[in-house]
Amino acid sequence: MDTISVAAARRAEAVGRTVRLCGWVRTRRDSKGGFSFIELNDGSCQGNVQVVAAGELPNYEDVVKKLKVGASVAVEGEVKASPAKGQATEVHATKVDLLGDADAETYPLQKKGHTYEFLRTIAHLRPRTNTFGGIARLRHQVSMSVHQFFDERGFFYIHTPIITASDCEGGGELFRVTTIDPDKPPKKDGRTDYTQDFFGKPAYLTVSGQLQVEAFACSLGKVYTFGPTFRAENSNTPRHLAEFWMIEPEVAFADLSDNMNLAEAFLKRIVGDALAKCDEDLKFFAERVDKGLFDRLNAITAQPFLRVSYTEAVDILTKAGKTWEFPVAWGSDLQSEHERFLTEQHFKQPVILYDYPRTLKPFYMRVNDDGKTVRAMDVLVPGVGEIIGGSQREDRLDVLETRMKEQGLHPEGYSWYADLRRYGTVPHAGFGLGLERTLLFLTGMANIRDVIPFPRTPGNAEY
RNA sequence: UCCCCUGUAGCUCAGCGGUAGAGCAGCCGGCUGUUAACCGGCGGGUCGAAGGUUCGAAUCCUUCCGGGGGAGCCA
Repeated sequence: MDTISVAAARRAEAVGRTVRLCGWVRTRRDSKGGFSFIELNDGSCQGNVQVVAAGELPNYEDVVKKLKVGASVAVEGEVKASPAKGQATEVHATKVDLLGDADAETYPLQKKGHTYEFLRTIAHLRPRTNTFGGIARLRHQVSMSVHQFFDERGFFYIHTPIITASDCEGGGELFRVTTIDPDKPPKKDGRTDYTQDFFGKPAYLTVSGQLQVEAFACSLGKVYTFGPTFRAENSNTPRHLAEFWMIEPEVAFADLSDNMNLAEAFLKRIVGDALAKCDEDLKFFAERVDKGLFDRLNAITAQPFLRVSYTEAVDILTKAGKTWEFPVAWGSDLQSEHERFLTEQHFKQPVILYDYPRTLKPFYMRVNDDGKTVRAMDVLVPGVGEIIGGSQREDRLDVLETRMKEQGLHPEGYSWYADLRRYGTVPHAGFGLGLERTLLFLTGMANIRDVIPFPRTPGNAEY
């Protein structure tokens, strides 16, 4: 007898097969006719399979009629076409084994809906719900799409380090990595002596693999990194995590226009794959979470992204006739309200903003000929705002070093990075995409803590 | 980190100076294939914590802790 998944058992092709199924009870309904319906889910898909358990089963009264939500069972039986509405198939059980009971008095999940806030307090059990099972499957699909997209285009997957001594952006809050005993640190001249630390100097969790992946772009041509990144910012918002996953491609011999083309194709591929392969889960999110989900996703694949320069965007915003909480002026950064207005109200579609003032962007972005702007780009999408940030990199050694000093960085700390310009420098470009922000966009979920298995945020590192 | 809102039964909430309530879940019973099944009954809470005001505090005040929304920063 084959053991098959719930997903397989729900397909019409399974009718006639005698199979074994294992999963968790979502609900049990006892019929007036002296038998029971068990909704079984094993996480393989959004839907449940309906198991019909006859009153004649030897353990019907003792076990079947006492099955609780959350109990794990193994079922053997024949898959048949369902005579009733609601499902294509059902399994007529010849055997129902209870694997693990779930005490109904204490099991926190009910048949009814729960708030996301409550489910966050039981993060180890929430993947058993429709919503979080669907998010996990979508997260998997997006990850696979990332690798397939780049592999098909000849990119190499580079494993950049998690522990690093360089601080990519020159600012930002970092998590320190140390083996020094915090209660009795070694001292030198009154300060902690990091020469005695594990790495012989201060080390941190990475905030980005960009600098290291650039080294591989400048040798293998087309590369990407995809891994966890860490920010110790004390930001409590529905869009920030202390630990999140980021995808960062980097391409040699590419300029900002190539970079925009890549970013657009990449987003279209991810959304297109999700639409094609996660239809059942997306329908669930469209029904329960975000009514406008399919319109929003289809808008990604349907048309080219608009490309608007920062200067044009500032012009649009100043002429919009709106009162902004933060004033709009050339040279100041665009705020959330401005980005959301552009993509959600003015253009009503994804838009790529580019050529930002040099004072607003990090040292590694290539300075344009006007001297005032850099070849930066941000991809804005309705519902989320900024989802991708990237740039063409500064490939001229002298300009790079000038920009480092401009931003108060010590070029000595980046000598290996400067070497990429010192020896055989090439134009190159890349971007970063936050996996969780992509999932917010794909599912319509409102809080980033609900699209990662175990969220890490200020004051919260449970599980 | 700042501003606003909020914390009452396992869950979702009502009560907002006079001594604790509903729906759902749970338990028991009923019901000729059910679809968040339905119908009847029962049990369940030191009202986030600590102080304070008051004859009396879930209710008013203070502080702290948790949660949510917005902002900053960003992905």
